[in-house]
Amino acid sequence: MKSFNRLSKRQQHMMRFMHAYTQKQGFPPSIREIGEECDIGSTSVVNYNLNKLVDAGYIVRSGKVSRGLRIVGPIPGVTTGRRVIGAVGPHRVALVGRIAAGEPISLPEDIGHHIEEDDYITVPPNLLGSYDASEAFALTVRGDSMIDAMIKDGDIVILRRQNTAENGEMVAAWLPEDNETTLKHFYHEGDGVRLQPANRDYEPIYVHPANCEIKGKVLSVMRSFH
Amino acid sequence: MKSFNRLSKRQQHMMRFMHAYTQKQGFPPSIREIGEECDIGSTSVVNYNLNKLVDAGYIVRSGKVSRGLRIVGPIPGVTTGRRVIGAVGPHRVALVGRIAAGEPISLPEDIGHHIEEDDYITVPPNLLGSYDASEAFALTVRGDSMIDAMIKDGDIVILRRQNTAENGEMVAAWLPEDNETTLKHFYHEGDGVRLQPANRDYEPIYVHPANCEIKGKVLSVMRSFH
DNA sequence: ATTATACACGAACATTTGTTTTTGCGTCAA
DNA sequence: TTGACGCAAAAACAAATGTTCGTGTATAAT
Repeated sequence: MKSFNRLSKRQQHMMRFMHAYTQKQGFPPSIREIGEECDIGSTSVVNYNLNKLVDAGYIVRSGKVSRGLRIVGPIPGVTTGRRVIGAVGPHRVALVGRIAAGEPISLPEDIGHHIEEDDYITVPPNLLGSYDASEAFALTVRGDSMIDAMIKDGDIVILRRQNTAENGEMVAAWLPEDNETTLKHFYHEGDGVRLQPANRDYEPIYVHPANCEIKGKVLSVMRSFH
Repeated sequence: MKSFNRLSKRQQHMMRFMHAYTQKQGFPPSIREIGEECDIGSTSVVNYNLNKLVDAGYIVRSGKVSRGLRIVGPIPGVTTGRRVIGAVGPHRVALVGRIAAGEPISLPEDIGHHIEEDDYITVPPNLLGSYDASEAFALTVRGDSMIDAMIKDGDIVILRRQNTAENGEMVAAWLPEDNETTLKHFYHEGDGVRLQPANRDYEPIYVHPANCEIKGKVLSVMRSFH
């Protein structure tokens, strides 16, 4: 058996092209199309390297049928790398950190600062509602206090920056006195504010408006099952 | 302009076959393969109906290249939705219709009336996991049977196309006998299959594997408040 | 009846496309 | 040196595959 993962520069080029072509066209390229793109003069050389990729487990071929190949392995420079190509575009919001949905935890930086390039996340337009991506930011949820609101640990919530909230809205609230940020339902309660978890195991938090700074309201949530 | 929502039985058969074949093989079928499957004796007849489907906006063809076709419209009996031509790009998956998470509902076979949002939706890479956007599709959830799995009515689930499933995975299953598609947890149960809702108010569905076609497994979910 | 249209068949045709064969160039080890 | 082996090129071959053309059959509209 050979060493895996050792693709020649040419084979990597082929992998990338086959992936891009299939994405764009809806069907895989022919041997000659691969050869033309990768500057390979002969179809047999393409065929040779294609079989190499099969041996390495990167693709599967269906013999004798035209365009009979399918990508089953990682695409060098696209899937393997952490950096995703083509990630520049609209509907990108900052993934600024984590927020407690259980016991409040402190957020190191204020929301909206120290955002790295990799901390942006692409968001479907429908998750932004009528708001612009520039108004929005994202947080990873920690804790289970919003479990009854169908938000659980690990979820990513999309919020719109705003300093006020209506009764019943789900908001990210910063408690300056404790330097803590938390995710709760917002309610006016007399002169004060009630931050209501959506979990019977947790008690609501009562604070003075001066000690409760709304950072944004929740627009949407997304979750990945691993 | 013609009416595009009326496909002949033969054309529906072709649509279903092209979809299933592409799913299974990774590339579209040839004209002769379509003809053989759909009991069409002549390639020209297949070609004729293929062009009909192009006119109707169900597929796109790349002239002169083998297997040069791509499905861009709804698949009768499988999906619903509005048709879109050439709307492809990175991290975009087809939003193909709705799926029942409660009592199974049958998907209407005539299409073209649903004025939904875009038929394609941008999906953050993290919601696709290790899979490619070309393998994925999206469905809007109807019903509350998966409420205990934190999926509720109106949610959009991202799925990866596959015909098999592991025990416990959440899958979209098509029940050909009833022409119904449903979202359930999948379990092998002796010789049969158990489709388990995540809601105490709903009973599991027991079916024979022959009457249960897995369409894909759920990768992720997203929800918008409002 | 006539025309138009949708749909279908079969056969030939022209390309596309995967496969095979032959040849050659390097590198590396015995 | 010699020989094995990975890699590459060109040409020829065989099969797969899309396209076209002539024809036929219903059905509905005029």
